Amino acid sequence: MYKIAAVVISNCTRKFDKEYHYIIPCELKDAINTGNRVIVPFGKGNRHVEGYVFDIIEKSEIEGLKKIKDVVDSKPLLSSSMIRLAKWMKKRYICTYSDVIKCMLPPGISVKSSKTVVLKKYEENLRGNNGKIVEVLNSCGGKKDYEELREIINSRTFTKNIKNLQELGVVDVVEEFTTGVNKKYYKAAFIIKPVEEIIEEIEANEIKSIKQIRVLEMLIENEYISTSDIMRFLGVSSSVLNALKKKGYIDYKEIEVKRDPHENTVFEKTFPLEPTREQADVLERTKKIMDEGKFKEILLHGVTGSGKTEVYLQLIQKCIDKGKQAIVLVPEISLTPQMVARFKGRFGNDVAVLHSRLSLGERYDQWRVIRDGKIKVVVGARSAVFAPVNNLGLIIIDEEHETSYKSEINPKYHAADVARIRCKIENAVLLHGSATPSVETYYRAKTGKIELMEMKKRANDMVLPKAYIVDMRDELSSGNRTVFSRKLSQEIKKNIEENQQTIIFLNRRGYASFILCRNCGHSLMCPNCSITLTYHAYDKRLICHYCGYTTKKPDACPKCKSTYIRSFGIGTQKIEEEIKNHFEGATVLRMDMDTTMRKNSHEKILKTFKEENINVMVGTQMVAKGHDFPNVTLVGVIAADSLLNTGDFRATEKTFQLITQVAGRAGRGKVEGRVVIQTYNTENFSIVCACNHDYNSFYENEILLREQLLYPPFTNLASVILSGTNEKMVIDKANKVAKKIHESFKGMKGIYKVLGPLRAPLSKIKNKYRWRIIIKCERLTELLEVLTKVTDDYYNSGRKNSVSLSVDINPVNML
DNA sequence: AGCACGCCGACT
DNA sequence: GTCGGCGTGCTC
Repeated sequence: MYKIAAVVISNCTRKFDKEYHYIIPCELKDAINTGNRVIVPFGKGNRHVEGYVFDIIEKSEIEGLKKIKDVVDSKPLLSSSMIRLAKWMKKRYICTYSDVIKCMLPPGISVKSSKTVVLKKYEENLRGNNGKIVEVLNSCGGKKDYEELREIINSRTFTKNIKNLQELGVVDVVEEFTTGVNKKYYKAAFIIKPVEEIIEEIEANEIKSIKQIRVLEMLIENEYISTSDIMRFLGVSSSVLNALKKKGYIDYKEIEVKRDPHENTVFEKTFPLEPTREQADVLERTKKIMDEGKFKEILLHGVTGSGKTEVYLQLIQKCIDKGKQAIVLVPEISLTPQMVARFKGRFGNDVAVLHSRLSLGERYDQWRVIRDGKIKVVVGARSAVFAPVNNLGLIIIDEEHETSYKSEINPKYHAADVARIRCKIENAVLLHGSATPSVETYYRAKTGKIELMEMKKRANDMVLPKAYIVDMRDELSSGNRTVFSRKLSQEIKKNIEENQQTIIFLNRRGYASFILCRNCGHSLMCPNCSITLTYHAYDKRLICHYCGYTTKKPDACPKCKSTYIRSFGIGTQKIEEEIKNHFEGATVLRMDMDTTMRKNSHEKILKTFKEENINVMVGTQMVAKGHDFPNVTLVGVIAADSLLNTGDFRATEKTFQLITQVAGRAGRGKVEGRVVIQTYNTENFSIVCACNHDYNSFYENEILLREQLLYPPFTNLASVILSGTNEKMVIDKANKVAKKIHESFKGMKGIYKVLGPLRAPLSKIKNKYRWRIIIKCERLTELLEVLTKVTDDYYNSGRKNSVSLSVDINPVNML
């Protein structure tokens, strides 16, 4: 008897996203297993599509099953645990199987079918389209690509005509499947015109397209860049590149993909350090848990500098000794060579590092090496949680509180949630690590769902830095109108004199520099999105950080024509300038989005700062993360409260975490560190607690507020966003969806609340109006049930939707 | 989505 | 007879 395969179809909309049964033909019996990729006939036209075998069953209730056409790969691409995880994710994140599978597999492996129409015998007296098709085929040598031919004929009856001609024996259709990955080359662009000439042309305004200018600028800085990287970084399409090629500025070249991005780097071998008492305690307890071989979740709460990484390294060693593999998740931003070196130094070639700058080919290679079991440790950002290790023993999530673990695109998963389920399925241990755990995670630890382990001392016995809060209102009333308080100014001066280093941290979010007319108060907004444009001084341009719209800074206010128009708010550049003015002869480095755009520049800045003993480094968020500079003894926080009034219920938590983390950069060497925190909210408990290094008080305070206001972890939140170009229709749909949500909640037992629809905080992005409905719901199962019902209903009603619906369950960013 | 089917009016 | 427009229904 034939066996039946349950197949999930790639790239399908949620309307028919489910398992379909297919007969496994005799000749493919041995080649097809669960997790294999197959080609199946699908739909009325039996067009060939790619699918994944999710299950193999004995018989099916469904009649008229079709046969699997072919199998694509020799080995399954998905393990049975990954299939279980995929099923869970589809339910939990209300997304399609395709969305999930895309996370699990390297990009670019999907099969592409190309069909060619071949003329078998020339027939003259055919009328209409049939005749046209034969003529075209005849005129180009009896062969033509199916899609190209369709375009030439441009008729709705094209498929019918081809079928007709096939029956008459006039033409044949040959189908070929290719997967585009194995290529070890990638297409790179490079400049062929003298750079000086190009610069001249740009300055003389001879190149009109800003996109083309951006591409050229990027290529002037870097010799070769892969075309896909250019398109991704600058958000331009290939047509921009092609236009430049046509005009003779650039050309393409096939460049070989380097197999191992660290092939030429030699990593100094490191050996396990003697653990401190606290580390030893954590290690012993965790190792005992690992020996049980069952799922268990641990939170390692260790203050900054307590040596969490060393604990990770030794636990991974334990995992390897047991013959299992480990996955380490780190925030994208801390995937620095420093970090890589620590893992490579300890585990050598047993480590695979997955980071966002790998090319498609490199990604595919890494994926295969991991799947084939040649790797013991995988280090990577969020998506590494899907690394195809076969014998998982341990997942570590470093800096657990980081928001980058939450995906903002479909599936909108949180790596910690996925890791938890994956560990459950594969009987592995999950370890969260942070100096400032998220309130949700700490709550789970407090209520016994996670085992809590603490490290309260710094590994080198140094005390935590001494922190001062400076009230900026006092500064202002005493006539100090500069960016720096007297205290901070004095401390910086002292540090420069004593040849010690300083980090100045500026929270840019909420303080981005925008252009404001001092005469009429008009601020320059993006024409496509409802946000102010950010001013970039280095090229005197205004940029929208959402859609990439850029424009030259105008000389006069577009509203009142006043020329008294200038940038407002403090930027890192401004602070850099101020330091240079204030402290003569001081060396300053700046690290922010602008200066770290280029490949490796992030590392270069850090290296320069450390090795050249630069006096001051000014930076945004990215200076707060896990770097270790022994000579930094002073940290200044410019506007500690800038995050507080952003309208996000997590604002206090974010403020606390950020200040604690940035303060943790001070005093990691032999000299005690100092932290100066400038704020207008000296009483805010998140600032006070961060200043006192008092996580517990912060938590107790915050958890009470969360409970009173019904926020996570006491409830589940969902944000439902309707967006479209026609605001009336968006509002109309939003009201309908809200109504449906209310209806669906009827009969549910838990507490719930539906807010809105209201105009979303970012009410317009890329010319699409956005309206939002917020749901608070005590029980996750009920929330999911309602949202599944609502989305299914939404996609099943009506043919075309000019308004799109997006659901985010427990979003981390409420803006 | 992508295709088929059905119905209708238009053109040749 | 054939084409194109439009609506509807289904995908193992």
